[in-house]
Amino acid sequence: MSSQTSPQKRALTLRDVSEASGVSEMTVSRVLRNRGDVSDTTRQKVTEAAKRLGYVPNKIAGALASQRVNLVAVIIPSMSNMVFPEVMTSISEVLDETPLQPVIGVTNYQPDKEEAVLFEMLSWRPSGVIIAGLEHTDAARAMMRNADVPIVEIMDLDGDPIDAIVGVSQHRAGREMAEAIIKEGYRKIGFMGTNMPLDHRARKRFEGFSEALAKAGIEIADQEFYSGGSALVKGREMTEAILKRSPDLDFLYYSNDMIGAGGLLYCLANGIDVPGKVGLAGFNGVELLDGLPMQLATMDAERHQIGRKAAEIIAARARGEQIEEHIELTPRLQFGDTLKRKITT
Amino acid sequence: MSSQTSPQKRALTLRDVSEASGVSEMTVSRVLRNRGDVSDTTRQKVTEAAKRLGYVPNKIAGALASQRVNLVAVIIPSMSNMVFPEVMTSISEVLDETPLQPVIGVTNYQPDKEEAVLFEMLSWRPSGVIIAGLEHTDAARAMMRNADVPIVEIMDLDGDPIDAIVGVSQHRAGREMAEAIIKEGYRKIGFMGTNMPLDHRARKRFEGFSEALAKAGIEIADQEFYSGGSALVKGREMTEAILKRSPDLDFLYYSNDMIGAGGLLYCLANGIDVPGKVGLAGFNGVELLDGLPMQLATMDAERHQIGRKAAEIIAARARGEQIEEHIELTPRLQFGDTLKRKITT
DNA sequence: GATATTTCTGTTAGCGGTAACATACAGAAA
DNA sequence: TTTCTGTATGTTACCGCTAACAGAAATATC
Repeated sequence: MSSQTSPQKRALTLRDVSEASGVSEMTVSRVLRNRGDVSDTTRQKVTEAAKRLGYVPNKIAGALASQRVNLVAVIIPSMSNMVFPEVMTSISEVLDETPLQPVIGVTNYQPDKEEAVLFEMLSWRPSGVIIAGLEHTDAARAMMRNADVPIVEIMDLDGDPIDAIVGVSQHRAGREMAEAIIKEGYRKIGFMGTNMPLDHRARKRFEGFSEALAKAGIEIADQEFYSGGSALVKGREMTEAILKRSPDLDFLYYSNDMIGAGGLLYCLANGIDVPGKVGLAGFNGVELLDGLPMQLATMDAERHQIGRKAAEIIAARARGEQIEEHIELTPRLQFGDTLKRKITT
Repeated sequence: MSSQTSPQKRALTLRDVSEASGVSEMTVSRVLRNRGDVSDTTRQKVTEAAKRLGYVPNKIAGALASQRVNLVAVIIPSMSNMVFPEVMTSISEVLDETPLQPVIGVTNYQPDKEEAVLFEMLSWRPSGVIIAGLEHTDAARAMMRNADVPIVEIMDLDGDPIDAIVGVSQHRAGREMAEAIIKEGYRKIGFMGTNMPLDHRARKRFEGFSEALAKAGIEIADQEFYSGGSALVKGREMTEAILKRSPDLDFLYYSNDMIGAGGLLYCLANGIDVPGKVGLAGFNGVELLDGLPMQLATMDAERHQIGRKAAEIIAARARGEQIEEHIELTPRLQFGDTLKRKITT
């Protein structure tokens, strides 16, 4: 039995439940939302009727009337890069403890798509917006400023936030990696990364990286860029290409772990001594690395923390509380097995 | 300048745009939705005013009035398993060409969470529901039947659909893999998979697999199950364990590619002859495999097709059209380098 | 027993849009 | 000129729910 009924055409409304249980619509509404005082007997009658009819409240009407929407817009560049599903997972974990619910929008790294997605999202009047990055079109920025909801920009830290911000300094991450590499004695350094001018975080890491090298009087000796395709394959191919072209390289820095893993597998398969002849490092600290034959050096981008904190900021504001809203997280360098010149036992 | 204005408290409404442009709210509404005849002059006045004020329409009100919501609920078990983000990507690609927009809900493989997410989603009165799997609680099933929107169950095919369905027979996938393995002459077969009784698709593959073996008079010689953690690591660990325990195994079947990849890397690192001494196979056809030193045998689960077709069914129904709504896709067996007893040149 | 207080339930008026219909006015056809 | 047609705009009545207030019934207080 449960909520099965004869095929209806018109969707059920409060009125139907109201009639079925013999009380006013308002009382039904109160029972269903657990709001206000309702006697136990009425409460039971109503609950029973709602269940029997299979009533599903209409949040559209509810939201319009109450001017409250329990949705949080989360705007990310991509789903294929595991980093973002992971951030999403953390956001969901936090919001699961609240009445709020995340809604995902994907921009494919395109500023105008981002603007469109944002417009669409804001037109649902969400309780908050979590958006990746600090670079947006003027119009997008204006929309967010006018929207009068909490905006949390995540992942990045190098720039002016509109409102709240949680992230790591990509610039600094690049710099620190460069410093560690130099310190280990590597000097002929190659770089591999994506060909996406719109991946601002990768770009900033690269800038930080090359600036730190420059400060030590070192220049990037060779580089390769890719776009599209399987990152693991691309990492393999680029590594082969760059090592053929510049056999004297002693370090390879990859802008993400996936191509780094491809490079690592290439080196291992071809008997290249890692990290003796060539050192390797990636970025992101993806779980996948744990399963490789050798632990790739990387830098944890703290994406779980980022997701958590961002969601907590939105949740706090929704409750009318105020918490720290400008959070700098520190990426941790993990040396793994591929970033140490002299092998220490 | 663009849409910048002095800090407002009350959000803008049609009335504001109407007053700013000197026409009725209705006309503004028509301009903004591109509906009905409006003269070019008014159209321009309105567009200009809306932009200048930074007006963002309220879809909540719009949806309530028009009884139309351009959202499609997509309910998946997890975001960590790359399969689902990939399905999502395909769904988005198709819906991008329509006025529809996907909204994601994640169930963590929990039936009651699924029920809750579904209830929440349906209360927004979406234009359609795409949901993974055929196993749902009675209440969830009843809700979907009563909802009067297109429901597309995806991924799986073995069971009774509520409405439309797009997927592959997991049972058959398992069976065909078993048959291929037997045909290649392998006889002592080990199985590794997740420990999740609620991952019905993995379970069905396993059932199909062992039934086909049984038909050939073969029994699974040994098995290992895992839960949680990095799949790549688990694949490595389980492979080590199973081979230590049962050194005479000549084939390892993994319920997903990620643990399969871990197993492959283990074998390669330990000088185990693949596929001579031991053959390997996984399931899903994830892109990652292309980057490994050796191509793991697998079966493409057609998740891009699944996403596309499901989205197309919803889109067609939204337009009032009717297309094929019971779609069986055929997983293709890819032998790769790890499923052939006698190496052929 | 009269009045104050609490507990419960109902009534009214929107929330911000849109469907459907009504109206005004121009030019075309008769 | 009259009537018809089409284009361009406005008016009205909701969509389904909830905030805010009002009222009735039950209980407490003196």
